[in-house]
Amino acid sequence: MRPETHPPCKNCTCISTPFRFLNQDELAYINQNRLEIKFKKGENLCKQGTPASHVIYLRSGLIKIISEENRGNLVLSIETSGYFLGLQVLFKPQKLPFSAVASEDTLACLWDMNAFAELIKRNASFAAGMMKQINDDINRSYQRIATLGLKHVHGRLSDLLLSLSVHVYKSTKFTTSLARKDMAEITNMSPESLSRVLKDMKDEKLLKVNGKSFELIDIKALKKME
Amino acid sequence: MRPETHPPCKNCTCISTPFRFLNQDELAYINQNRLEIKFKKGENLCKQGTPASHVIYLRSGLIKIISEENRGNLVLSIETSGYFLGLQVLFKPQKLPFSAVASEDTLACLWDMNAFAELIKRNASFAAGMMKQINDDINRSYQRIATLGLKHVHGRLSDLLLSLSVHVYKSTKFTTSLARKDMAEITNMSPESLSRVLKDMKDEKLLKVNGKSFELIDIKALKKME
DNA sequence: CGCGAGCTTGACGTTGTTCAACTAGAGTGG
DNA sequence: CCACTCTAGTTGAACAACGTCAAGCTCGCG
Repeated sequence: MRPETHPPCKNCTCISTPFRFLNQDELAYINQNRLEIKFKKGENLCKQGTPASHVIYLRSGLIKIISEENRGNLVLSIETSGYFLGLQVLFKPQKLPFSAVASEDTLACLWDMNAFAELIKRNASFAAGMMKQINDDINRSYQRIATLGLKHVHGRLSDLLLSLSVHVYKSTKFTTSLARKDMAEITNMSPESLSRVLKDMKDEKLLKVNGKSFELIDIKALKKME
Repeated sequence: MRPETHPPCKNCTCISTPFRFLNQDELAYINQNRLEIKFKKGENLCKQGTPASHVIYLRSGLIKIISEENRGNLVLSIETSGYFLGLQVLFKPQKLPFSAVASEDTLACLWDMNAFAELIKRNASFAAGMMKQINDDINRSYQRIATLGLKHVHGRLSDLLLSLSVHVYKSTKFTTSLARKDMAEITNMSPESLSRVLKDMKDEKLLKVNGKSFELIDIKALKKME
């Protein structure tokens, strides 16, 4: 990872986020405690077991948040531009309970976590805005628990493809940087199963696949998959 | 459910929570917007699909937060005294994405959600304290995703029993009000599997079971179950 | 004493994993 | 430019884990 030149917070596009509640002084304060870093594909943005040091805002790219356990790794969520990584551990001084890894080259702003927490304790509107962000996280994570618990491989893969289409690539036709192994980890199945399920869906003409290029055809059917 | 007589917020035991950051005026304000309700076992505290109206603090009892989907219900988490229900949807005016049901008779305080949100926007320390509560939620829900995704039935049941022992009943020996069916839903397995796994654990002398009374014997082995 | 709900047990089927073999494509070096 | 290798992806067969279905058990309660 390497530092970049960058505009200060007050001129940044992420000003559309809860940062809009900050006044000039507060913006200057948080800007002083900011780094801009480019993570290359495969690099860790943070590592499970280490203390949390920064809140990380994703300006572009794609990351996965993973839980590293004895039995193997599991992807908790995938996130793209506009995401604040690390809010989950604000005011919890313990070691990070997850790692984050760049799945594509990713451009990010890092703020010192203590400075960030300080602002939250000073500016309640900012705090409320950040709380909304966290609440997005928790609701998506509830959704994920339900998906993992209730759906079979076909449904889980449908969910992933739809989510990539809607939230990440914003088109029914997209080329992903995710490997089959990544997609298998996200959907919690073996790469072999993933391959077979993808073939099933191709045979049933629900989508077209060519390597890492996808085109979702029968969205309705995909949404109904269990 | 029926209203109870109760002490005002400023004299309440839950003053040990982020409420300690509120001044007398703020305490009076939130107390005006408070109800105390007793939910009987089986009653809904809130219902998926309806708008969220209150933040609910559990004073005693046991509840399950569930996701109701076409394929069936899945327990997202179980919670006991000290829990704030509804923080997850603060500043998100949509319909509730989950239901909550009392698994035991449960005594709770309900605050009007708008009043609660108002306080958060006024008092940043209070906001930060509530953020910490939400962060507990999200981290436990990450933990749950990992458990559901990576562990087999034996590991999932171990996790539940340990969690009941440590967080709910605070003893290695406890009698639960949960039916086998409840425990099966929480651990995402069939009641039949639950029964079999419990028998395995009994045979291996990891615990003693007698109806709804449990005694955990070999905690170390239970923690290592996969 | 008999009934019924909740729980347990056994037999069997389904789902998905594992392991191993095979294939296709992307570098690499002669 | 062609072998050579390496990795990612696919396919098939055997196997394990778990759910389903049906039957039996137990215990509290009328």
